[in-house]
Amino acid sequence: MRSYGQYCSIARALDVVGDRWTLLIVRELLLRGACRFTDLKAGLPGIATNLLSARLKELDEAGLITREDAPPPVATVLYALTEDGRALEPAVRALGRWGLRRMGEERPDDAFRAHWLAYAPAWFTTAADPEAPAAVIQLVASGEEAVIEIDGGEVRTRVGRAASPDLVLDGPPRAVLGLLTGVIDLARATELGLSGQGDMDVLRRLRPVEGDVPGAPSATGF
Amino acid sequence: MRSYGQYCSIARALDVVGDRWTLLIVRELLLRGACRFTDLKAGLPGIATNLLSARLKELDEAGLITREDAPPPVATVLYALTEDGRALEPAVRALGRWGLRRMGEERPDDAFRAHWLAYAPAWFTTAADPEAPAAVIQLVASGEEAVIEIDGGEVRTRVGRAASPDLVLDGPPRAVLGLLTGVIDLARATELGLSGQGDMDVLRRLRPVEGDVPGAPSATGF
DNA sequence: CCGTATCCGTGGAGATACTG
DNA sequence: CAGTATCTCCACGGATACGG
Repeated sequence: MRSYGQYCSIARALDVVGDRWTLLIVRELLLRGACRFTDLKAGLPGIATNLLSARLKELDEAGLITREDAPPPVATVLYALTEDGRALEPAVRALGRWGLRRMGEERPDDAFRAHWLAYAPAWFTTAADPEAPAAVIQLVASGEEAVIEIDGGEVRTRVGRAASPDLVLDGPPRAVLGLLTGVIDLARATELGLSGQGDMDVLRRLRPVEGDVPGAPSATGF
Repeated sequence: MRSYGQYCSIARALDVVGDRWTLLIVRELLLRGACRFTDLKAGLPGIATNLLSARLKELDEAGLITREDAPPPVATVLYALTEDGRALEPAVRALGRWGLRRMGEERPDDAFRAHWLAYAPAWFTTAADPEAPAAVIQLVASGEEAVIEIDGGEVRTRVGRAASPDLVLDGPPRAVLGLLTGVIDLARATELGLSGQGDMDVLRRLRPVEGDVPGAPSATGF
């Protein structure tokens, strides 16, 4: 990317990560940890291989990622964020929090991945009642599965299935994520096709983070 | 900008503000408040007028800014952020905080503006001792002037000159900003050409924000 | 003076085919 | 599986000319 030529930390940040796809590659590496070219490609539907290749080279040169040969059994290159790269997390998070207000807009052809279902509650909610017993929520949306584990004051998430969740939420991504992030209420989520099985009260254990997340459903189409 | 086509709040945010120049335009509007086309152009050295025009149109359509006719004496269009646009501040801030680690890299031809000198201490420092009396620091860097007013727990800044500052810092932008944001120490700042007149102790009233700002000077060239 | 519109050269983006 | 090579095309940057 051509430099902005401005002595301003925002411009300098964008000199490095302002290119198309770059921050989404960082997102993938933040969510997945060290992974292969093919994993990245799978998590970045729509990217061309030459572009992914070029961006990884740029990120490497900028010192944001490392390319290391995996140990023998794997025998491939693994990409991972450096400390400098991981330090982008607050910026990526803040962008994602702002982006929540655009999640109501319906675009049925959008790609969707299980780990995106997972990171949203991890990044944009907190545990409401640290004293309460641990709880597990199974999420299913567009066939993608993720698990929320609320334990003490912590909200952890992962891709996949839980053995015996307290609650199973199933529905279109808009309904599941909108409800979890507090952008819509249960009634609206149900209208959008959400179905819940189990103890719906555990939902109260998740509190959407404050900040720029709109408390009231704005006119975004939810 | 072409949509990423991903149902992910980060991707959706970048669908709106991921274009080249867009976040820098938001930066200008955050720092200046409502302003004219020409003011924006002045704060965005390097942008072509057609691009600025195009971006403003896109931002308007996306609902991030308003274009309102200024009252008679001015008789021009004023651009201002909507609530949705202002909500980007945390994201812009987080990017700027990350970008601090690239401010050590010397690039003498970079443009520099007084309001960039002003926002850095406002966004990236806090008052260390809320109980202490008010203090005023005059900044001068590359001919650009800004004022820091520390009052109670608050750090306010503005462009321009102060009547009787407790301290005047003068030097190249790298030295002044590096010192204020805590990326370099006084000795290094002096090496880089910083000169201070007045009570250097008021510098202790400013504490760099924690987070991803590198506490220790990393190998970035400072 | 403020802002928009047009033209053109260059480079980055996207799609796809292909190779170690 | 992990990229590289190639091709087309649009977006960007820069200059300039134009309308209010």
